[in-house]
Amino acid sequence: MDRKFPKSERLHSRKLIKELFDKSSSFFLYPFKVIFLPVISGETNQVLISVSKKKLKRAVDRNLIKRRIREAYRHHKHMLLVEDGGSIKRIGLIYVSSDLMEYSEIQKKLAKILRKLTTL
RNA sequence: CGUGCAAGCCGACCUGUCGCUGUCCUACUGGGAGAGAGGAAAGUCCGGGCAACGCAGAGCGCCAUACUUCCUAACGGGAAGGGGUCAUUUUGGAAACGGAAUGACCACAGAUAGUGCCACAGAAAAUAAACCGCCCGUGUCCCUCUUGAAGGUUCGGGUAAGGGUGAAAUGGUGGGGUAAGAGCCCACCGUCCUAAUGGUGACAUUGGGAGCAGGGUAAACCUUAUGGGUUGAAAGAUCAAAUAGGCUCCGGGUUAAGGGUUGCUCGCCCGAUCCCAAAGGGAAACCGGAGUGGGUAGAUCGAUGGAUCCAUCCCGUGAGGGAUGGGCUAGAUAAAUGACAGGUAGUGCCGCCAUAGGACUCCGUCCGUCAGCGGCAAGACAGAACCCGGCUUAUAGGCUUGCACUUUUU
RNA sequence: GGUCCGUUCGUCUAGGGGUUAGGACGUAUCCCUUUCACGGAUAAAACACGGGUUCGAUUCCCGUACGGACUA
Repeated sequence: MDRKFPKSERLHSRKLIKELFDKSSSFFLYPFKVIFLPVISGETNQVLISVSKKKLKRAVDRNLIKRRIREAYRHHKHMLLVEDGGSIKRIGLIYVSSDLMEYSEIQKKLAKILRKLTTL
């Protein structure tokens, strides 16, 4: 199973990020706000992870949460694989809680989110 | 051995699986090797490097600093020293006050350049000033045979000793002196001026002189001296796609585009620049192609080898400087250095076992400890963002050294 | 990353060396009313924290904590 998470699967272009925030749809699934945008052109799913400075003041905590989210996505991204010609998506995962969540919980929530995304 | 204080140092380690960011090798989109957060990376409080822009010279303004000497690339940082304040001990003295030792602290230039402010209380708060008091004189009252003493009181004056107020009241203590008092005079202390000596200097010591100038506040304005051009790496430099548009060249090209009327269509109306005398041609507009400059997305550099680290020696009281040898190991950019599992060591608590010892109601019970085993818990503060030198703040636990104290044993 | 500002009753704010720290809304009690509302009276309630300067600090200075704005 492919568990790599190279740069091409991360959303890093300033322009595409702006487009994502301007045009996307969104839903909440605590502790995440999920925004996504189906696109026609593109090679693979791209994901953006954001943890607000307003919610978590210390850089250490923000880094920790981002690492846990990244790890969870890396282990579950196969659920999003396009098999029947579904659309490629750009996804933004925005952490809105002020608490530090354990990895196991984040893992469960993220699996739910990915399942929901495949049905959309 | 324990506790406390001070200084310095460390900031648990190992393995496996799956990953992330650079580097190198091999290879062709795979594989391998090796590297990958801190003492504060933090706060952004100072200083410097670096970069762009600006810049004749001088003044004003603004900001910062403020005992001295030194260190340093520089600093508001540091070192050494000076002075002061406070506390303790001791000592001299009648006292005021002074000397010595130890410790702590000090943003420590100027209040005699000027301006402002000093609530309440108090007579008065800064050119001095008389509320009570003290003293003198004068008038008057009382008493008295009279003069007139003592006392009360009005007015005028002297007096800063005493009282009282206050954070602060115009040198202090003692003596002389006086109507009462007062540096009015004297001794000592303090202050100011001045000279000599010592010290690079802050300053110190000693001598001489002056009865004594004078409140606090500059973290109030200010004065003096010194320093500061402005903006920050998202600075700045290089390369540069697509699309649109600019310029140049080549080719085509004189066709009408457009506007009004109308719900819409047809129709109708308006409407065509310049040059050559004209037919016509040329230029411009327009269309197509090629080239080119700027420059957006993006990429690269800036950007990680440096006022560098370690060891030894030399110079210096010290901060630090020099020489020699050796080492180098994050470089990301919507931003890497992780997730999960297991183990080891140390710490704390609990239990078990064993035991030096102590207490008692001495077959026994309790306290307590070196070592061992098992279980549980915690593992701090905190994440590079161009780079350095400092400062400040946060920090579980551990180690080393020094000092002080307590207990036990000898 | 860089620059600048703020913190005062429960809330919004005034005050910039000496105040009983003022006002509005809210809260509590009393009066008015048959009752409620309105109105009236009274009361409680605050200078973010730690140092320093000063006789005296909410105010001035330094540090810390927290909050906010601008810049791209």
